[in-house]
Amino acid sequence: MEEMVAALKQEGYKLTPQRRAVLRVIALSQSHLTPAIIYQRAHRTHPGIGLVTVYRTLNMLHELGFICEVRGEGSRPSYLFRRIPQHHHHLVCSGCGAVVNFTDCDLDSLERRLSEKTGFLIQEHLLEFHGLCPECRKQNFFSRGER
Amino acid sequence: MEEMVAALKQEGYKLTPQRRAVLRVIALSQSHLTPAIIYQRAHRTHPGIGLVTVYRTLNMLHELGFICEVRGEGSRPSYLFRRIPQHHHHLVCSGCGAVVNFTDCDLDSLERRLSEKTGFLIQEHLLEFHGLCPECRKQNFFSRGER
DNA sequence: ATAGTAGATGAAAGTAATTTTCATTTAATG
DNA sequence: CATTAAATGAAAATTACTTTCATCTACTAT
Repeated sequence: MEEMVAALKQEGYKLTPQRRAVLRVIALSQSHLTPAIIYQRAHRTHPGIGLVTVYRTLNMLHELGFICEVRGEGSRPSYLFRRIPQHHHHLVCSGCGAVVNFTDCDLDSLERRLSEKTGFLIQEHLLEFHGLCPECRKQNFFSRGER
Repeated sequence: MEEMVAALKQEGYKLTPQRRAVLRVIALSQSHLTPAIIYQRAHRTHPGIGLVTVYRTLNMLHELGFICEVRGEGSRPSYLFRRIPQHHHHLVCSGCGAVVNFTDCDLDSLERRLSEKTGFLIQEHLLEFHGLCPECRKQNFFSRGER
């Protein structure tokens, strides 16, 4: 949270109560969040905040590198607070939306092999695992973790 | 194409000229296609086809497992004709949209390691590489391959 | 403190992609 | 052919997000 506030000021952005509200929601959550849910929650502490502002704040945070997108099968992207500032990937629970980060993707050799075979200049990769977290495995399937 | 027609009949779907038109477009293309482009092309051989029907046909084909989605960074999903009926992944050119399939993802050990560490029951994974194909590497960047 | 100002806000309108509704048509079977 | 369940397309609805613009406010320099 503090870190985000600092970077925000650093970059010349103003620290408005609305932004503070969005930052708080994001910093407090463990799982990934859609813009709509962030709006819903920010609205509780700061009624009168507009959905537009949430979108604008998310774009700003995305540019600053504090949050990143997670995309599930078929779903629209949702945002996640980035705890690790390095290259990493996500393990996403389809039940409650919990996200676990991991860094060891070890795709270099595959990347090199593909690059040689196809002549592609590979610039980035997207790797995501989907499944059920321990909690959701017990509670027979869907039981929205947070709400 | 024949294969798709057969499966379609098998499942009790009717073979309408509109569906035939969409099938043809998909079967003829090497690269991934958006619903809008599929509509555009199908429209050429079958003017009067509605965009709605394209969407409905794509959903049907998706359910039948003949096409799958490709999602790029931030973009909406586009559909791709599935040539390989096995588990596979995509290498996508950000220049022209060309897609190369590959099957050897070799993520089992990583998957097992993650599963042990987190207790997740991992059900699926999403792996995509993005870069520039040989063509687009030469032609300095963007130059829409197909149109 | 306070005034000035660039930057931020929110309401409302705009966009874009996809889905739903529903009256009409048609492919497949008998 | 006749029947009929399924498919179609036009139009409206929905969803998610962006843009516009008049108003407001957090910061800075006084």
